[in-house]
Amino acid sequence: MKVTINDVARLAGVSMKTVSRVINKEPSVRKKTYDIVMDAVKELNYQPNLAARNLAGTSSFTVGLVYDNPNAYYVIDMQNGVLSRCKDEGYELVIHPCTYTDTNMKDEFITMIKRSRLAGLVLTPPLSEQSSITNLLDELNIHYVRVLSGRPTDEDQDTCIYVNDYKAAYEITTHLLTHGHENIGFICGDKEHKSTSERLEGYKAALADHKTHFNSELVYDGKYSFESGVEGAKALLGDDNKLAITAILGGNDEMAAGALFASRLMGIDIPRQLSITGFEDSPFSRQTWPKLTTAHQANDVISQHAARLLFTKTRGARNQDKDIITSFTPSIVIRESSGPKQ
Amino acid sequence: MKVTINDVARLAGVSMKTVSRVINKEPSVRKKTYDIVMDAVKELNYQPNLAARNLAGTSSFTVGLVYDNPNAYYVIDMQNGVLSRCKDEGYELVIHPCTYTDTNMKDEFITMIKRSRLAGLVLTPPLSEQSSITNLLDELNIHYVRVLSGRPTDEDQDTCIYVNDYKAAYEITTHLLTHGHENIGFICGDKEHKSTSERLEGYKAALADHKTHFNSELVYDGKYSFESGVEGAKALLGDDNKLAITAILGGNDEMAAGALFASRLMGIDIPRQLSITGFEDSPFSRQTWPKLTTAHQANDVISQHAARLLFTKTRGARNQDKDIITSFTPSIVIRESSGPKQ
DNA sequence: TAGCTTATTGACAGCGCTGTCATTCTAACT
DNA sequence: AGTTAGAATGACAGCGCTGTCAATAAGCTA
Repeated sequence: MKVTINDVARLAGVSMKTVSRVINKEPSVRKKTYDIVMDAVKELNYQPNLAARNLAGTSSFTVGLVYDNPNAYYVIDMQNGVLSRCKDEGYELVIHPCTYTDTNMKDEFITMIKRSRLAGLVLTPPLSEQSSITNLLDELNIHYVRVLSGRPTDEDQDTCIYVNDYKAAYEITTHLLTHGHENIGFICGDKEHKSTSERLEGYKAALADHKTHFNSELVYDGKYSFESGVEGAKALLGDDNKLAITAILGGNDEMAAGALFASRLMGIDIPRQLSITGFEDSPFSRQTWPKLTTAHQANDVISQHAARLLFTKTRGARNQDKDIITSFTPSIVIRESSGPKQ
Repeated sequence: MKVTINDVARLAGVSMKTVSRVINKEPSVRKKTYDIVMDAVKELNYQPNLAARNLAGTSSFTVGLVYDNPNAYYVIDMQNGVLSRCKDEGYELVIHPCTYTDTNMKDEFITMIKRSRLAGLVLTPPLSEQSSITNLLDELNIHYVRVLSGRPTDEDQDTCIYVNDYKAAYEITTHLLTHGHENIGFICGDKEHKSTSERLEGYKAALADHKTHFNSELVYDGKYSFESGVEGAKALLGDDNKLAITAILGGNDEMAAGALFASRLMGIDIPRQLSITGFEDSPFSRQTWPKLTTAHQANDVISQHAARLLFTKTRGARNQDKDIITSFTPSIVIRESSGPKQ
């Protein structure tokens, strides 16, 4: 039942250490030896014991995923992406949901690290935006990869995965503009989140490029929640729509769903009288009627690449993974909630 | 930086083994010794190394959470519940999302077990209902605790946590009946899920107890999805509501939200013309307008107790936890989507 | 107080693996 | 063939802890 490295070594007729070299893909193993060992590994269905590897080695086979995000869909996607990569590479994942406060964060991280030495952490927004956290991790000397909303920069190429919300918002706004909309409302998410400003900037840039005047009255400060989408639509469309809004860009699907809901209650026909778009392509966007035009954000793919980036960092020079994408731009998915201005 | 059991032993002036006894709460340690050791533990902020414990000991400090459930809210809640308990007890959690098929399941479990020996698994519905899985685990000799929809039985008290959907459905149906509703539609979830039949049984029992005729035409077979809630409402209320339905019981919040949405599209006033209720009290139920009356299911608490039950099993006789609840009944939360029959 | 039982503690091996360093083999040279 | 650099392999210690079993201390009886 329990197969150890020794069993494999015996079957392959080599030393334990050579088996170790093979499973760790270390250089200096003859092709023939490699094959013999791999055959033995397969025959015995050998799985290296993680506890032993973590204990014996200098590097660890455990990665952590840290998040402080109320969006269950997002979290699950991120988990699944990292997890799929971990499985492939023989790593184990420790998830760490938390509530960000400077004080407890440090202790929690330290406890986490002491209990199981970590290969590194994947940080997701909004935690990844906190410099106090990255400083702390630098201080504790822990590898990490950050998933961030933003435009890629030259620095940080090896520690950040960027989600180009700016560009996506630019494109979704352009989609509306080319359909003849001019007064486009924008419902913002939390001001503290980087994605909010990125999306807003993209919206503004699109307006500017299409010589459309930016009107700050058309921007509503929401909270990335369904409720705030409802409020936003009410605020923007109130007073008999005196702002003459014909389209609303929701900062995320949840708010767009709220806006859509509120609009329908007001008797507005979507998309004939009003186009509404979301952001993220979460299940929310498919649970409205009509379904939301949105920007598809492949969170599982993004987090897979985050994991890959982390692995290359921790493995040093050997086993480099060259195909890592460090910048993603959500792609527009046009559904029934948006259309030409009538 | 790195504190080991030896450092604690040295500071406390005892042997390594005595420290081990203290942190494992083994009997036969003098109170005074215990205190001295604990002081040293605290002074050094010692955290036992999980890899070493897992490697050296016969029991393991890793538990797995296995699920095949598309509901992100549910999964997150379950994770958080188990996780909070793991933290307290010094266990580590390995999450294992999967897609149930007889063939791959076995291999995946075996790989999982070989990589890191497990203290046990927490199984959630619908996987927990598959006897092929429990058989497999029995065969592999792995401890497990199942979270199940159902009424508690005498057997399985030590391996199952029951969620009494029957009773909750009974109560929610009674709520509608006492408000004067007689023709109450029911939108079922997946037929394969135990919760579906439990909820349907509860609905039927309530009707019977209130001397209301059960009409199978009022039952629609859905899929626990928003979409199927939409379809369900259309089917039940179609043809000018010839069935004279005044209330619809959704098998879960997602379907209830779909039904609510569809009803509004048909121009039906909720709750005046039609009461709609959900099940689970997921965020869905608060993202509709009006908000859904539903049955609150405390998934995080449920999964906490599942973890506790698993721990007592694996720890054998010592450290028994007597306050474990093995049966939960979701409690009705009355919101605005239901009201008296007009 | 001796003599016994039982409670408490410690010494030590070893869990399954990796890092270090020594050894052996290979191949490309004189 | 003899030499030698470098590639390929192996022997062995030890990661931090727990299980086993032996040693000691404490508590009890007569």
